[in-house]
Amino acid sequence: MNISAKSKYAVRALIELAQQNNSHPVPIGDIAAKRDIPLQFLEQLFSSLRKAGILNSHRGVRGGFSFKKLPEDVSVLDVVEILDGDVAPATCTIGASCDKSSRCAVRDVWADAKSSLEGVLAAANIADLADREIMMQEEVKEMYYI
Amino acid sequence: MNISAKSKYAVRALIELAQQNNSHPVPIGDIAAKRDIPLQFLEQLFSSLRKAGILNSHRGVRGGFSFKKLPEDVSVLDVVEILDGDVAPATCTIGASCDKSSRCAVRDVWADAKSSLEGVLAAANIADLADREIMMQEEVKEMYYI
DNA sequence: CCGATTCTTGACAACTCCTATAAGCAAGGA
DNA sequence: TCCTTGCTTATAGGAGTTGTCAAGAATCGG
Repeated sequence: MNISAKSKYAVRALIELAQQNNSHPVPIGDIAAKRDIPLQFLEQLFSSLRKAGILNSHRGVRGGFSFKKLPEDVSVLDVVEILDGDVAPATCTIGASCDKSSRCAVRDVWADAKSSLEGVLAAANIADLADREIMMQEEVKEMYYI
Repeated sequence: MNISAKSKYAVRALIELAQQNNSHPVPIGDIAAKRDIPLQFLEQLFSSLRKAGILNSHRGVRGGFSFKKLPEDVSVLDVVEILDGDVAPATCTIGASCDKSSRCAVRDVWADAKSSLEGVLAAANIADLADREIMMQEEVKEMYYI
């Protein structure tokens, strides 16, 4: 399974939401505009994230989305798995020979690759990324001042 | 970029070729039949592997393919990169905000994921996999004898 | 209650990529 | 010359991704 644009959009949107965390909901339109993400596409993604228990939503005037889980408890892996499914590079259902001949040595390689990928993605959480993004932007500002 | 069926077919085919290494070329039809891979599809894959310098080919009667590089010098990463391209989960050309706003914190995550994946795939070579497959099959045979 | 705002949902269309097939050509050996 | 085998290109079907459209439901302020 691939890491698609869905996950990339969603992570960026969640970072934006984490940075705007003013204790009141943020309309999805604001996030879409600020991060240049197709609005109605992002609606689908946030809907999935809400069903998965990561976000809260409130309808009506001054409604919007807010975090249900703490941003530091939401990893990139969570987002990817919700939107793109399992990150396994190979669901080992390739051919008949993989089914009948007991064991396939290559399967272990794909399994290792999966574990390794999961480890990296699980280590990155939204709160950290939001902080790091701000730090990066401040570095750039300083460069201009000097 | 995803790890597609192409790479999986190719790795299995290379393992088969390594196991049949009788110093003379092996016809691609034999490999396709033994590993249950569509013949004309495998032809395309082996053609790419030949151009990449991994295989040698000989046409005509008693022709076929043989390794140009040693099987132990061919990693799974080599095969995947030849057939599927870069294993990067994200070519960071997503949206305008990634281009204009200097640096994107998420990009580091995708970069880490890529390195990690490359490490795992580079550690696995065809010769090892061929040996391990044979060992696995012998284990199964022993189980039946007991 | 009314209307504006915002999320909710389902359908669907355009597009790209993957997988596989077809057909004909090239080369080498008997 | 003929058969075997690899080589190349074109193409088609299918699946998945990406994005859009449209109607609807909930909530809030007035």
